[in-house]
Amino acid sequence: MTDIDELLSIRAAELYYEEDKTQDEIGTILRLTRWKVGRLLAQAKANGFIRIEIVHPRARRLGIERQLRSATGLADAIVVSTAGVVDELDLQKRTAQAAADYLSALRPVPRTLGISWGRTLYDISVQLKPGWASGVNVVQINGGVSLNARPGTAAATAVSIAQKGAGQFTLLPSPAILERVETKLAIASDRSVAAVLEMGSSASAYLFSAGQADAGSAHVDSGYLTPDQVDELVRKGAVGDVVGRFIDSAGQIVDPALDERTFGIPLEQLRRAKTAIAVISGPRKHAIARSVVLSGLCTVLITDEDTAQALIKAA
Amino acid sequence: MTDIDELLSIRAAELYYEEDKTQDEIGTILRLTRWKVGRLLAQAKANGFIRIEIVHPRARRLGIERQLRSATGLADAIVVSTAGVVDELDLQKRTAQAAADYLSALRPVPRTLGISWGRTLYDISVQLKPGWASGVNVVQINGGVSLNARPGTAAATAVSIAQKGAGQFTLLPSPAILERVETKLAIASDRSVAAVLEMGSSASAYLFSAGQADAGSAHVDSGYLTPDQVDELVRKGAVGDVVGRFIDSAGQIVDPALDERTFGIPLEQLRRAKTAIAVISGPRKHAIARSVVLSGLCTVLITDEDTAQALIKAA
DNA sequence: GCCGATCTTGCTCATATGAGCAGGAGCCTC
DNA sequence: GAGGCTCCTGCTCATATGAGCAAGATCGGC
Repeated sequence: MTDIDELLSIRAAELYYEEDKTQDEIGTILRLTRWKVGRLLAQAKANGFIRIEIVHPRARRLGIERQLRSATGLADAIVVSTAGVVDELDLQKRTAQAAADYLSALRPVPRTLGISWGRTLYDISVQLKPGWASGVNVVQINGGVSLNARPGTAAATAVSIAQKGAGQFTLLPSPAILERVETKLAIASDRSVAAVLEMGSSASAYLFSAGQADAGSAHVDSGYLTPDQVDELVRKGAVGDVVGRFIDSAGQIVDPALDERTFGIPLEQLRRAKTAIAVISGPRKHAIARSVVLSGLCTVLITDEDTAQALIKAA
Repeated sequence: MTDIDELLSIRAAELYYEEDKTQDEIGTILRLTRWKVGRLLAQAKANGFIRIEIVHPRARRLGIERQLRSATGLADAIVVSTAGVVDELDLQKRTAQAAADYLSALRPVPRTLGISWGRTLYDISVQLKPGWASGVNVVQINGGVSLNARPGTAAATAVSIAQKGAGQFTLLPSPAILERVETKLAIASDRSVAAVLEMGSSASAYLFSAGQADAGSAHVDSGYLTPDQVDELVRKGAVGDVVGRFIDSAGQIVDPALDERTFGIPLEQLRRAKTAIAVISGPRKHAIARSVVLSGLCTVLITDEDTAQALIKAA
């Protein structure tokens, strides 16, 4: 395109998009035929001079979702827009909202839903609308008795999701990480506990988040790990944790000994699942999101625009 | 609008603007009539959820130009978009380009054009295309022999504008500020110099910029004033200078003694002029831009989006 | 619970826009 | 400088969209 045409296409775009003039009126103003104006506008679009953004907390990026699906082979991808996001809290809320929306619209409605716990899952439970399902069994899939902060958050999340879905909940009565393997095996061998794990392993869908491996990890807040222990995991290649289990960028368990003491369903259950919904957003979670998606831990990813872009680039 | 309608309008907007679907297709997807879809899209626009931006160095903001004209009573206003601006240099270039465009399109073509000098004017002279006018007399309206940096810039500017406009140039052979009033009067009384000032005073149009009053002022670079002297002017209320003369926020000369020693046409000439084009952009020039416009020093302002917004708010 | 007021819906019709095509201008090749 | 090629222009026609309107739904007041 010639330089003068480029300038004309900008003038035309201003009149068309800012001033709401018709192509015919623009033709009169710029002394062009209306067909020429139409072509100039088409060129302006094709050259990327026209940027259209939907600014709303519920806005999604369908184009990026499509790219993400085809780049990663995910069954589904939900990408929330970052346009107009003010802080990370806002972004978390948007993502949780999108997850709640997705869960509400999920068909078939899962009979048994396995969930992890944490900040993200709690937010989702808050955003869910009463009546989102009619009779859903919610079961925790990893140990979740918090040691320090916000006791009962894990339980409250499961309870809320179940109640709003007019269903039952089943808690996993165990800490996330035990100090000794023997303790873990002892708890796991308990009939009632084993039944919960069994139910978790046969869930028809999973909903979980993931944590990044750094000093801000929920495991540190909850008192299961010290910052030093997390640093050590990072040195071994950990990028984050999924249902309590720390993995490297290839999706492999980084510390088998620690993993043995971690209570919950094994990651293989997620990889085998027909519907495993991961909800991961925020700039600090790019690495763990990448690992989760590329190692096949989820079939559906709900995330933000920036994380999605990083993922597409990586895949 | 109800909450559910708001969400639907966002979904519709995504499909319409991102996926290029027709309203009819969207109707099928969302199980709505195409008329409902049309209304939802109209609501999304009305609520400001749809943001359309023209991303191009030559893009202008016609809506803001209109607001600026009606808020200030300017005869004309040119506002360049800041969308996609990377640094202040980029912004300066865009503004200079807009000024060159404006000058080229100015009707009637000025027979005599009075110009100031400086970074902005120089940029404009570079952006002007050969043949922008056919025979224009360019005359300097303020003293412009630079003492330190870039000697000859002021002259080069006038020469370039005149040559590209197939016309003559007339330089004002004097420093911007004289050390003694007597010297200034002596120079001014010289027949040939007086003729230049006379020509400057009767120009059919003026094109000038303005400088902010701070240590980065062109007067400091050029060696006419020390940073201390500028600080002193600021204490007296100076917000910047126009054709070398420092004014306060009301457009009044802040230091009459200094002004007596400043060489060039008086500001009253600009205020009386039928066409006085001020080119002022950048975040540091909001105050001086405000003073120039509100005190009637220009009839036309060429500026950037942010400065324009600040001006509209102030007026 | 009835009635009027107001808001929403689905339509008809007018207008705006995009696809596709024939003719023509400009340009390169020989 | 002729011929053929490509690209551009202005058109016709099909489609998409917006304005305006009448019927229906909803709501509050009594």
